[in-house]
Amino acid sequence: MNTPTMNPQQLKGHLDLLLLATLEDSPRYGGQIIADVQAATDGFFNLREGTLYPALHRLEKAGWIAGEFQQLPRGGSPVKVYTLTPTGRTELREQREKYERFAHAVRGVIGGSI
Amino acid sequence: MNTPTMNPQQLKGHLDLLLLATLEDSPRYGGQIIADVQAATDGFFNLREGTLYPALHRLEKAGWIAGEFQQLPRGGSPVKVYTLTPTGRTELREQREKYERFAHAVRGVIGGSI
DNA sequence: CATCTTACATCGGAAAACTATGTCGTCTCC
DNA sequence: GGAGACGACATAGTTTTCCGATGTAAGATG
Repeated sequence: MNTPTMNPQQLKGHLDLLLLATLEDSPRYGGQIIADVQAATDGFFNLREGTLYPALHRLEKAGWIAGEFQQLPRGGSPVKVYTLTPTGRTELREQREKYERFAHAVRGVIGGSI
Repeated sequence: MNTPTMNPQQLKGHLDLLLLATLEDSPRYGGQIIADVQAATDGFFNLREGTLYPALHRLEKAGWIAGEFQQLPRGGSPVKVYTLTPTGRTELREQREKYERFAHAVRGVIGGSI
């Protein structure tokens, strides 16, 4: 499997958007988020725990997501399930637009015409 | 003029690509690069001198661009004109592809289906 | 000659992601 | 039931890199 990984710097400034978008449809806990992002990007974004958890704390502190420990049906230790808050949903919309402007601006420089 | 500016973090990891692409067609010096990037992005990317010059030095050290002081026809102090090297042209191609993969990966997460 | 402008340069700070490591509960296996 | 393995969460320290502030020098301007 040829899965070129990203430049760590490429992720900067876009991680929050990725996390909010991942939580858009349903609540998730850490391991699920890592797996989902990896699956949705064909392995391009390979989040590390040291990247994910501080980011989740940042988003929670901002009030965009809410974490709650839950016992999973399959047993095991309780996991911290994060849910997108209404504020987070608004933020997701804004960050999507901000990313669109970013992508459009990059196109303006590297794409020539597109 | 409503020119929403980018999150500083959004630039990280993409600056080199922008600079290489700006120099693709013709050599440029600092002030021109700032103006060109600003124009090509409708003011979205507003490079600062403290951002640009260290970046140019980084690219020059990598052998992707070559700087040479030149006297402009219109007079004034000599300016340092940077030219894309053959190696830099190869690097530009690679960084373009890398950006495409990045953009595609982001779409995979935030675009849902697109 | 004094001042202003322009271009180049650099230092210190801040933000954020990564590496490495640690802790705590469960579960498994003997 | 005890020992180790494992999974999930957590965090300290390092690195990268962009930005704000500031400095220097050459020429233009009056």
